[in-house]
Amino acid sequence: MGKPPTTLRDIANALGTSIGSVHRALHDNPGVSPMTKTRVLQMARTMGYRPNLAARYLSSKKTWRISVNTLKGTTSFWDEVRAGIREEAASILLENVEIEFRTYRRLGEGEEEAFESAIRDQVNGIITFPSRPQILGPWIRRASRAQIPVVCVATDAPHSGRLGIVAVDTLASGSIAADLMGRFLRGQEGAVAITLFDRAITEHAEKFAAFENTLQSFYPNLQLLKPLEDHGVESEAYSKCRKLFDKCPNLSGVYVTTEASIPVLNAARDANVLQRLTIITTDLFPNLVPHIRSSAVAATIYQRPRAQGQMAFRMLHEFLAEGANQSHQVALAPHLVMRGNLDFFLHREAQQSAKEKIEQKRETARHLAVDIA
Amino acid sequence: MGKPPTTLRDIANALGTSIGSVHRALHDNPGVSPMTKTRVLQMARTMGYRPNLAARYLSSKKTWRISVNTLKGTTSFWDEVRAGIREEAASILLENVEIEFRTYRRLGEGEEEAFESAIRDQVNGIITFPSRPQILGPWIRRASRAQIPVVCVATDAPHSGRLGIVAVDTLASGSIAADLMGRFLRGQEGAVAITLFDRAITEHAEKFAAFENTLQSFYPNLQLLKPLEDHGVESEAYSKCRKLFDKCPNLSGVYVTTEASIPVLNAARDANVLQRLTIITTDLFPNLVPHIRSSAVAATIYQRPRAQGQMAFRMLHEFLAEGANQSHQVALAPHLVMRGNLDFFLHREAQQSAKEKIEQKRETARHLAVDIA
DNA sequence: CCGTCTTCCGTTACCGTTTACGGTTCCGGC
DNA sequence: GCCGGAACCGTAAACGGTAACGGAAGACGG
Repeated sequence: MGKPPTTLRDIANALGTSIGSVHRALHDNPGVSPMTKTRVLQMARTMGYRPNLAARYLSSKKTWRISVNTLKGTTSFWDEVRAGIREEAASILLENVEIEFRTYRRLGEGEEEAFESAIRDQVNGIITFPSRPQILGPWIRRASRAQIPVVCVATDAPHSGRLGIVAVDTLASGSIAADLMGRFLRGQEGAVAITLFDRAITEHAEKFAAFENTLQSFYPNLQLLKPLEDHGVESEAYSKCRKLFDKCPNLSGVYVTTEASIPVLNAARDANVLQRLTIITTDLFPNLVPHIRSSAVAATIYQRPRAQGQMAFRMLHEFLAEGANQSHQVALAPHLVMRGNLDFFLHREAQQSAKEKIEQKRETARHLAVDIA
Repeated sequence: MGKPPTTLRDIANALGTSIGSVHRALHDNPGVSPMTKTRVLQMARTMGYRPNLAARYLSSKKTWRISVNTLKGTTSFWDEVRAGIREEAASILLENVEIEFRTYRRLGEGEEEAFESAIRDQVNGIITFPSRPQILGPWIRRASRAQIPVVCVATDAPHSGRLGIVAVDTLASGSIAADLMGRFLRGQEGAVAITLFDRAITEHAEKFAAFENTLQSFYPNLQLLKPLEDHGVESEAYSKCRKLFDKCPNLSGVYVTTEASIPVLNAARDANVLQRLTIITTDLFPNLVPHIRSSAVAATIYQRPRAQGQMAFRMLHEFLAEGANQSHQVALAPHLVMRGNLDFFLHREAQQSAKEKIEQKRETARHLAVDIA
């Protein structure tokens, strides 16, 4: 069918030179004259040379090390992200990737150290969660200058030179939430509140904008209040919500875009408005489950951490293997979890973590865990 | 860190025999005594031998051929499935898989011929859509006996000896539809209808059961009518719905589990009940888009054909490469598309098909298309 | 007793790339 | 004119597995 692929020898023969020179030229190693180098590059292009990765790996036995810098598993989100990365790494046929997990306990505690240690250890790639882009941005740039590609998960770090970004699409999240809210509150007048981490974070601003747009254009009878910012602090989320619930009697819906949905629910309970409110939350974690089951939470927008981890790994790996040219911006569609399909998600998660356990036994110890103090 | 992996030579040395014998034993090729064979197998197990796939591929240059037997792209569903398969095949590092697309124009026209030709051509694996399990079941069994693994997409063929199945989870689909329906119709009394292909198909029966269960347990004020079966015939869908809409004045919702949502919408329009009804459909195709935008369709359950194709290919490939042991039942979570996030999905699809075009140019012609007359 | 056949086994060439090493030139410096 | 060294280039040995070849040992018939 297709003609056999071009090899180094083919190029060498066509040029009347040797495999060694061709190899040196293609990898711009020293020891080849500019003249032959251009000839080789030219010929490689015209003959459509593509390296045989099997042979390359067999010969060099070089493995890529990639560092995964994430929050220690306080919430299940990052555990799932890491599981996705592990899973995807295990499915690589050439077993030429080792993963170094660098975890830190809290935001701002060790993120920079993790980055520094990864760069110092000369890893070949980094997957990270740039919680505060302004802090991590310079580190990402530093890595990029050291030829270390960086993939961001969940949050983008714009203008940092990062290789790519994997996240749930903000537009899809925000507008599906608004659409659901509008439908759930069909015909009702009333006010709707939204909580977010910080408007300064791009993702959150975008989610808010999408929510606002969809709500305004499709459900003009609902009035969107000014967003509440919790800055990741639970007590802040609680107190601000509590105040809002007490003083806003016509409030009928809340969209919680952050992980801090429990304090919001507590505030609603304490303010005695839990029945009245239609609450849409974000993510899925054990503490949230009873609230979904009791239908205090009408729906939650699941950000698919596992899929995010998988995609991030794939992106990085494809870049390392092929050089480039993939679309370096993956926007996942969020999943919608409600009372009805909750069991499906819980069951699947349980199943997957069970599978993980089995795999690990069989696994050659390809993983390294570093806990940044 | 980890000790270097065991090679054939290691086993041979440990046993005082030769690489050749070890190789013959591990592949139960002729020319090795039962005695040494068991010794090799034993030793390979204790030493934890795992073949180096790079070396194997480099040496043998053997490629796997897999046949994809699907409906010709009358609807965009199967086009997307095939695109997912192509995409996933392209991301394999070892380029050792060729895909043969065997398409047939209509259900029942050429499905068996496609199977027969695939088996005759000795492909190494088959991905198929067993529309009518009772017809294709025997063919799948025949393939399995010929050591050809078969992966089913979208519909299962139980007790057929198929290797695995990839589909959207029926429980998740049915119950999210019911949950949405209940919430959308909050507080209203009324009847809800459901249309399906045929109750004899497992998936459809399950979807119906899930829908029924969720509706009954959470929204007892809604009364579920007997399901309408359309058997994939558009006119049947139209006439049955039309009759229902005319004679059932308290009908307030319809869940269309098949692709035949257009005739249902037409019937609703002609019966002048479009405004009154809350309609939830299945899948996403161009003709449905305006109805979502006009909010005649409240939501649609998107079955993620592309992801199904990807997973099916991965399952088959992993089996061929590793031997076995993956979970051979993939149940995907469906996506929910509403007016708000519709653009996200349309945009993504456009983007992906554009990417496909670019890829194809670069691609070595690894694909073969066979059109079954 | 020799030739032939069968069964088992060891050896070797090869896949395409990397890497180390040895061998040419060619130039400047003494 | 010779030597040291740089700059360039060819060669060959790996990497681990596959597949083909040839040899040794035994069985058997003529």
